[in-house]
Amino acid sequence: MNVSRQQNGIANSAERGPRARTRKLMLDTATRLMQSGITPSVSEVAEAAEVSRATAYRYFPSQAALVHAVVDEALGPILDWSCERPDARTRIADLLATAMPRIDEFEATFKAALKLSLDQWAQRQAGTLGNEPLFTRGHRVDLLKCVTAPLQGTMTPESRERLAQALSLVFGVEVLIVLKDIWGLTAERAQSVAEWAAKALVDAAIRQAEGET
Amino acid sequence: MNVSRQQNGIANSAERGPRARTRKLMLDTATRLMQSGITPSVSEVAEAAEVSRATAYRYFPSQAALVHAVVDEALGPILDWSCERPDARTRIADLLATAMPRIDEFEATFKAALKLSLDQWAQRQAGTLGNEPLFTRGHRVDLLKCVTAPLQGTMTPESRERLAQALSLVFGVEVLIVLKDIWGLTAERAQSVAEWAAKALVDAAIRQAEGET
DNA sequence: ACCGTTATGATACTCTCGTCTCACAATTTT
DNA sequence: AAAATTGTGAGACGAGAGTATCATAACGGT
Repeated sequence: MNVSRQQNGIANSAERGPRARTRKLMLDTATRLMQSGITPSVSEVAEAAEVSRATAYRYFPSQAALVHAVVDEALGPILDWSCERPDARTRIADLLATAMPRIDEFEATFKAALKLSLDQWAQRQAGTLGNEPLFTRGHRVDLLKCVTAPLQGTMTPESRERLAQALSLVFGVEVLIVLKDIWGLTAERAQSVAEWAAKALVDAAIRQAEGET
Repeated sequence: MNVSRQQNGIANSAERGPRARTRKLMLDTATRLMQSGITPSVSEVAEAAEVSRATAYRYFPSQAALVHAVVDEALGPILDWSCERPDARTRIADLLATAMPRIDEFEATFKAALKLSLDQWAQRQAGTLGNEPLFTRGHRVDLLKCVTAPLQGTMTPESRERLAQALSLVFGVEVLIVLKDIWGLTAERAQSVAEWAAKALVDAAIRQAEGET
């Protein structure tokens, strides 16, 4: 066994060589298909990317792996968001302004991801599928903890955490699902509602803390 | 063709006869399986209910139809909720107190329903599946419009609608998904956070309206 | 009791997903 | 150039969902 660079099936995407090339081809194809609205199966990506089914399955053993990879790409700008505004109000506004358009742009991808996490939850309930990590890695938690960080000292840690939890309800794909699909709003209106709600929640937490002192 | 009472495969559940009996048996079995956590396929329900696969498919042509029917049962107490409290604050609190425990009780069912609606959305995006009604019939909209009804006159209709839309973000399965699965909260804590957020939103809308007069 | 309707069960079939095996092509190593 | 390694394609295979057909059991009216 030599020290070649392809030991694990799905290697780091930063690598070179034919494997990385094919993987990127498939990933780009999958991303394109997803942004066009459909949630492609592995076979569909294989056909669109003009590789054989067998090859496609070598890189992405399931639709879940495929969606997972596309989500990681779509998540990029959101994870890079700089949590540097001075106060919580502007931080949450800035976060929503950054994240929501991106989520809307990749709506199909994020919805597919949510669907997968529901699948995994159901399978776990059923007893199948041990306690592997759930699909949803809580990026939301970290982002919102940073958003509420400036409030440290102005309220109890419990109140701050509750605020972060409440804010997580108005920040994510779910918002788009509810406001666009049920209410029939546009993406812009949905974002505006989310921003209003977020501001209301932050204000309420601050006001409540001031009243208690 | 005579005028007998079983023209459509899934007849009104209030009817009598062998069809209604088998249907109820399957529905109860499906509900039981779902509350135990799993989202059964039609075949699984058939086996559990001790009817043949063919018979099962006669009543519920797909897993979607099955989940749909179970959701309708699970929704019962929520749709029966009496919107009769005097003001918006108590109405939303009352609604959450009624609905959230029920949603938590049938968590697997509602998650399965959400999964189905995501499926249908994806299929519609893909061009397949014409514009049939989406799975999510907006019960939320009607309930929350009634919740905000007492505010009529105290603010602009736009503000009231925005409040209803914002409230819809803190009322539904999504709340449980985010707070239980991502934050690791208990159902009780989740409900408490939802109630806090709902109160904050209503207060913000009212306060804002008062400030504008 | 008879006959037609209706619900059911058994079975075979199609389709798709995902797995597996084997043969071939491309590339690298010696 | 020959040989070994590695990526790819083609096709077989099994599992599961959903459909369709046919035979039989239960029910209902005359």
